[in-house]
Amino acid sequence: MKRPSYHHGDLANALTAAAIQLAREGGPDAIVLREAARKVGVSATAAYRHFAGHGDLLCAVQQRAMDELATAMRSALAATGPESDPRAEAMRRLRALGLAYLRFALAEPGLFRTAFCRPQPGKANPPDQADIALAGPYQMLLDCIDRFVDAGILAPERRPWAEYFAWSSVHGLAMLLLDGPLRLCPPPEQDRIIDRVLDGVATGLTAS
Amino acid sequence: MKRPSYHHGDLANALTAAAIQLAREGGPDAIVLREAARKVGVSATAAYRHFAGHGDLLCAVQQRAMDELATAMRSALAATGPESDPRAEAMRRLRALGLAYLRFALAEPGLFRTAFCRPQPGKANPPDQADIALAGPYQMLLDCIDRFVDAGILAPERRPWAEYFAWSSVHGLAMLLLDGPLRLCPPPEQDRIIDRVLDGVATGLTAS
DNA sequence: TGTACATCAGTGAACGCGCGTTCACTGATGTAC
DNA sequence: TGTACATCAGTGAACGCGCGTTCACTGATGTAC
Repeated sequence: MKRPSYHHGDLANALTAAAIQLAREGGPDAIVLREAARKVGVSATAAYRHFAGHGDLLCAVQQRAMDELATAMRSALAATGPESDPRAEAMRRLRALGLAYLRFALAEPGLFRTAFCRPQPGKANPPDQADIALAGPYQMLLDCIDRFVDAGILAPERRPWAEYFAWSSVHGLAMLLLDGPLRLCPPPEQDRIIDRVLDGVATGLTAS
Repeated sequence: MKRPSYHHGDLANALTAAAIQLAREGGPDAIVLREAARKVGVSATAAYRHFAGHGDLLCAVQQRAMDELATAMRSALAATGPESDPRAEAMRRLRALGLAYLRFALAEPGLFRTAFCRPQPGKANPPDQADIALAGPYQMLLDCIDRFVDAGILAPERRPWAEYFAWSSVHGLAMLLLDGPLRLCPPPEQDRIIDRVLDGVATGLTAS
């Protein structure tokens, strides 16, 4: 595992990629600066040329994990054709987004946990006040909920905060499936629970 | 901080209490066997007379944290009188339970996170397959949902898994409020979001 | 086209920390006779 | 009522681990003249 030249050329990205792999396999606690450097074949000190410290590296991984989630959601939207009826289309999108969110959590638990962990206080150097990194996923949900209003199946007066209802339900289910008691359910049963929760969200959103 | 006698008399409980305090202040990662022993004024080794190891202590704390949550929920149920109309009573209970759950999460974030964390793999000695420790809170939710069926505002065919819909929504909101982007909201806004989510749950549960 | 030199991107050793756990031990307790 | 002795519940020192971070350093790069 030797580099051809003394200088790496793209250490920042290489370290981030290594750290993502760590997160993928072991969640946020597995993101260890020294281990990432080891995987890249570089001294631990070298990392400090590109990151302020452990916390900075963690933030980079969080950002990338969130990006992966956004990508999964985006491609789920595109996977099935749009419905002609705007009401059906809004519904289709809500379900696709929720399902993609949950499938991502189940397929990439380490990344999912990393995306939503908060930086542990004792350790790190947060580089600066990270904006809500999940702009991607959140924006997609917002757009989706807006379609419900446009389609006339969500009253404008019930619009405020409605996205948090949908988000909470799906996010909570992801947590219960990953770390909660539902992790012990056999997958077929998990699927039915997922269906039931997504139904509940759709119903709760559109009913008066 | 000296004990009167050589033998402590109630070390197991004392250690658990100390560990709970640690969890209260710093969440699951703050549960450190040596620190708990230090707080009690006892050598770290002494803990091994009463716990198989760190993981065992953590489980004990989880159990107690879950008990505290159950207690908070129970007293919330009792705080307001029952409604005479069974439909209103079911609704009242659902809202009381959800609100108590969320208030507990906000008031005791460390304990809440501890209750729902899974034991970290690298460290510990899980004593034996812990059943779903949250029997208390879960059972209360089940009873509550059953009332919706009994009151005729939840169709029996929509009963299956309905509890997971309610639970997911509330649990997810708790997570978003504690560790997610909603932690940055000012409390009044948080309150309105809580209201909105609880409304969504009630609506999603009872609408056809 | 060369060359001096500032700058950049690495290295390796070390520090300090605190953890969970094990070991051989000792002081207290209580029970059988 | 006394006493030997097994048992229980503590102690203190140590092991091994691996982390994040800092320090003084050196090898490579590229730019001004």
